[in-house]
Amino acid sequence: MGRPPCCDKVGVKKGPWTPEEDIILVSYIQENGPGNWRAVPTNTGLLRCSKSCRLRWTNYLRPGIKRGNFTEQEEKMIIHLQALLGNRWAAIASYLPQRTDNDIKNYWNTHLKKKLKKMQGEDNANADNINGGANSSSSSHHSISKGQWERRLQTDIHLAKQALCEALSLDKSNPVQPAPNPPVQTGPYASSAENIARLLESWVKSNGPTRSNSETTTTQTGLAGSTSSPSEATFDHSIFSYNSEAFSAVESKPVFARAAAAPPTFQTQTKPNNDNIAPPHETQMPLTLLEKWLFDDAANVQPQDGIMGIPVPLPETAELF
DNA sequence: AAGAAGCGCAACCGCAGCAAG
DNA sequence: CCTTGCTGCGGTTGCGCTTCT
Repeated sequence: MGRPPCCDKVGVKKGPWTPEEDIILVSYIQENGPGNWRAVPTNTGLLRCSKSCRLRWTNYLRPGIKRGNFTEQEEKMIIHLQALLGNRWAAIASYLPQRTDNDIKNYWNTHLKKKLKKMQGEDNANADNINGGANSSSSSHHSISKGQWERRLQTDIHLAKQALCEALSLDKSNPVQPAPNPPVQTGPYASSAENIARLLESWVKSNGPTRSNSETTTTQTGLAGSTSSPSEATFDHSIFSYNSEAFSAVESKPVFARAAAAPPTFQTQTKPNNDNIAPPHETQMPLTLLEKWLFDDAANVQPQDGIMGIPVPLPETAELF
């Protein structure tokens, strides 16, 4: 007999979160910080189980989340990290700032899997071309010699390092979103404010005179919309202008407004020990072994090497095995 | 224009790891 | 050292939206 579920199923709401619930949760976490999820439903009055609250926070409401529009860079990193780490999405997410494990997992399952399958199909046609896909390194190594597989793996590793390196150097050299489709934001909190602004915007719309959708669909579409939109360009305005209406409706306190005006508070409130979704550059987490050698090796990488055109494995990768 | 099929994403479920008692 | 409970993770599902016929 397994353990009972984390919450009794009676009286627990399921399904999409409403903006009202989101606001309550955000307000609560603003005051108390993330963690102690067990207490969240009781303290907030939310009819959700603790798991659901945590999931909603980490995958949607948490500061610093970027949604949709994966850049080519991120795509490559995911592919290579997946080749290295397997389906350890949380680990992969820790190398992709602003992305959640769920997002990466979804993107992998919906886009990259197919892409790699296609690439693998082309690969098979072209004999044993090396191209660093997860499938190519995991499923095909039965049919190739150990030496070939080793070289392939090393190439994968090198590619992953390079991708990471490039992504990180981009981050450092250009902290204000160098991505091709840069969302309008200025830092980790900004995207959270953006999320919340969107949330409030859609919520106000859905509750206002021009209401056009049901609550649940508003939550899904209004919040999930991640492509650049006019509301993003003016989100600074939105987040503040919608505050008063939002608060009056849910009896929220100024703490939420304070959050919007004081970006760093979220960072400092974050529990340092168990929020491993936060990217390495945001928290002062110790470097993992992998991270360490990724960074160590980064110094030796020739910048002009193309991502997809690495012919020779680096000698130092051999030390890893 | 309407229906069907496919796609993408948010959320749920169950298991595993870990820490506290 | 064992038990219990909480949190985190990965797999999976359900539903809304978009595209195709």
